Amino acid sequence: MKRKTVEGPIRSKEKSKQKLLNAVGKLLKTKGYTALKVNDIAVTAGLDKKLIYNYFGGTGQLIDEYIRSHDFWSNIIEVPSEISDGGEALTKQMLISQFDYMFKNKEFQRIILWRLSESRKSLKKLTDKQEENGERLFKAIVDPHFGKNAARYRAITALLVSGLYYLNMYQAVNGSIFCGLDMKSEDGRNEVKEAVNFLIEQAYRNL
Amino acid sequence: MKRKTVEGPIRSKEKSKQKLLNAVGKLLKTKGYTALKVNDIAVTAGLDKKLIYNYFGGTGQLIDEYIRSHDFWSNIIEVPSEISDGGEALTKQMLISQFDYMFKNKEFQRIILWRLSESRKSLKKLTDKQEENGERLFKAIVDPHFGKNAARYRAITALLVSGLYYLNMYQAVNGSIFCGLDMKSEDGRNEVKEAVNFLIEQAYRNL
DNA sequence: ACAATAACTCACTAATTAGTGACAGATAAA
DNA sequence: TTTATCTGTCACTAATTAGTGAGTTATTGT
Repeated sequence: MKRKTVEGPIRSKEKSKQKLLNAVGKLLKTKGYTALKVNDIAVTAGLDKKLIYNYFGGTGQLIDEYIRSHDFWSNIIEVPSEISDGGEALTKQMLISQFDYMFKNKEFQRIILWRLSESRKSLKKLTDKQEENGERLFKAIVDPHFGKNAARYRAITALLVSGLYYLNMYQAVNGSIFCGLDMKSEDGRNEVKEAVNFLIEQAYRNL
Repeated sequence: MKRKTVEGPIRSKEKSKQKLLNAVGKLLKTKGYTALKVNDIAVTAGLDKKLIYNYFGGTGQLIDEYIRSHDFWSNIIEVPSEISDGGEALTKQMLISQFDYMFKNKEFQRIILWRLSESRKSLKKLTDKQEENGERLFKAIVDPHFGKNAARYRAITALLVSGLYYLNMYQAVNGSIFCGLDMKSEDGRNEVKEAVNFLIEQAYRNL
């Protein structure tokens, strides 16, 4: 392995801030939001906890900064240019790719769980942003297609998004079998994906 | 107000144990499972924490005892004798009544969230029991009706149960609007219920 | 090379939490 | 009434956690 030649100075405020932010991410991923304590964050970052107070003002602000600096949904949403089916294919694709993404991404699981567990401005903000993005899609593509049934379709989407979130959190702890399907297994998850496809299809056919 | 005449002795192991178990419930309901600390439980019960160690062995065992001694699902499931529609009406009714029940019952919300958050034998046991009950219904009523599509229908049910759980937890913290629907409001929740009815209906018609 | 300053560490205080030994008060049986 | 036992309290130790003042080391400009 080649050694880095340009490492810069050993001490750098910016790099240290980044190390602390990374430590938050690492702890969140491995132990969940309850493990975000000053001492542990500092140790994980390999720095003194004083820096957390100097640079961010405290654990709370560091954590908020961490949340703000990540766009947890950017990985998922991709907006195509031409839509001719009222968004049916897009919806299916988004739901299923999000289902897969979250399954592999522990950090994302933790964030979603965190948001259900703790009232916090920066998490609320996350929610608002997500809603905003969703609203844009609904308004532009789906609402026009469903007309007076738009709210009904939104409820269906809400149920599916929520259900997929829940199942991904569920499988990670206290057993992975739900309604007899193993949410850790390829088979079980495929069954869920097929169900999503079926339900969206039904909504577009028969709502 | 009339005074109780039969109060029994002031000191009673059984009553104290019950007080401690009740304190767990109260704290769980009001602050969530992270608030289940020895000191707080003791204060809430109006007793000394030593008793928790004497009577239960520790906080962990007290909490397990609390979980074991409650049947969180008994309120929901009611099995009718005659089924002629393959369980369609029953499923709808169960899903929606559970949705309403959980909305009003903070303790139940906390339990579900807890089960997603912490690995714990007694919570796992809860899960297993719930699965067992569900399995009985599936095997007896629903699987026969759907034949080779039984797994698909199970996945649909899983999605709906999960979705309803999630939405009820979601509305309690960090904002209640999901897909543009207010999950705290009568209107938003009705839309969800209608969506559930629609989706189950579609499953029974077209799966 | 040498100050001035920025980056960082350390050792401490204070608050919260779990756990326990010794004892006090209540109850029940003789 | 006395006494043995059960129920419960209190005051303590120890561990974990948040937060800070004083000092040390590295970096930068002159």
